[in-house]
Amino acid sequence: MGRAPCCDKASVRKGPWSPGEDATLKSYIEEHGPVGNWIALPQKIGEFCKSIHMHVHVHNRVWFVVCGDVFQASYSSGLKRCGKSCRLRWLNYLRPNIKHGGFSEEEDRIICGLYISIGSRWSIIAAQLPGRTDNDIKNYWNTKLKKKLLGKQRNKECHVRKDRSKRGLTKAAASRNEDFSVIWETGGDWYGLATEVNHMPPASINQSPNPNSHQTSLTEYQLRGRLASNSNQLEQEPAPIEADFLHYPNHMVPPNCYNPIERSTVVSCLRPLGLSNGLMSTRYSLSNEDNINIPVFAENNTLPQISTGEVDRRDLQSHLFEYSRYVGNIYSAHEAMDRSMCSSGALSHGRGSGNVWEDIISSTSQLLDENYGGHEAVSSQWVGGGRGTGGSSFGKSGGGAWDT
DNA sequence: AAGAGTTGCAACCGCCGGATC
DNA sequence: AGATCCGGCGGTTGCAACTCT
Repeated sequence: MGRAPCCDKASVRKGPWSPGEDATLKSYIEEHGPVGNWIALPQKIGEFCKSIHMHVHVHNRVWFVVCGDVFQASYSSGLKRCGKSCRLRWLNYLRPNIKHGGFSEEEDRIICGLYISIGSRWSIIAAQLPGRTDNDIKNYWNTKLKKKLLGKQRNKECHVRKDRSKRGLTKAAASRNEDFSVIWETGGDWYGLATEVNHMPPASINQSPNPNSHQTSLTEYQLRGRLASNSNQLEQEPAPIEADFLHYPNHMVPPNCYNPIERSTVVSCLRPLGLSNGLMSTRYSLSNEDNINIPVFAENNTLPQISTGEVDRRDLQSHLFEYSRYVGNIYSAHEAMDRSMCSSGALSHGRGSGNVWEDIISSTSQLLDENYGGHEAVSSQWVGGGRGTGGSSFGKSGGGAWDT
């Protein structure tokens, strides 16, 4: 049995939105606040339009005034649009503070970094870029950024193809994605690739972010952590990720951790909040294909906490990111994270319109302070520090509190 | 100048999963 | 428990604008 359509396709308008439709939708939402039910919205808008008193009669037609502009009142029986279409129009175009086009290099870097980490999870990527919509980022990636990356990668193709033929691999067998088969095979060089896109020497990535811009420092930190940790490997054979996790004795190790998605989806062992000695060493992958392990903290929905032992900041970051991804699968993007973080009871942060990462990081820093002391070293590195080539760890920087 | 090809982006489509009935 | 509703998401399409020949 097929799904009932969300609206009567025959009676709804399709195609580009007119200024009048935009004004109608915008004024309704501005007047009535967040939309509870998008499907019912067009009809409600009809009622709203009927109630507008600013009607003007010109040339035997009824017009109405919204925000100082005059539009033909052709929506007296409701906006003749599908509710989903209204939602999309609002989210992607009409809602306040939307930015279109003109992506900065910083944004490029963030998109590349996150794409590398999580793939085409556009809504999550968009959540890290205030004012950007998932649709915009998706379009930008598909039309520009991907080509930019591929262009940078072209020089490497010959080398990789030669190598591939040496090893007797067919293209189909070697590729998980036709476009990116070459990049896949460059292994850990994705990070270098993202760096190259911006003509940015690896050294500069380690500079301290602007302390006056929390948002910037945050996103810079996110990427710096990733980029910097790999940028020094550009000339090296990518190291197996197992090397990062040797100190966790009971984990499961995915069979192949060489490609970037696997690298980023394998996370460190963590224990549920509140268990002082409940070290449950485990590792898991959150990619759909792998499903190697279910995170131990998923059931009780608590914020994961650093386990004992040495925990590299990159591991923590990676973990938090994957957690967000995991929770995003259960609920939806950052609302879900919000819900799960708050439900732990250990975090009392107010959210407002804040950035998810901002919350996670500040909350985590706070948590670390409260539970482990050594907060100065930890939080200062966490918020602002670039990850040095030596792989400084919480364990080392945080003092004895981090040791088992 | 005009037709063909390319690009950019808004909008649509169908699927998924949680919520509700 | 199962059907249905609905929001959200990622992939794809259509088309206007632009560039090339």
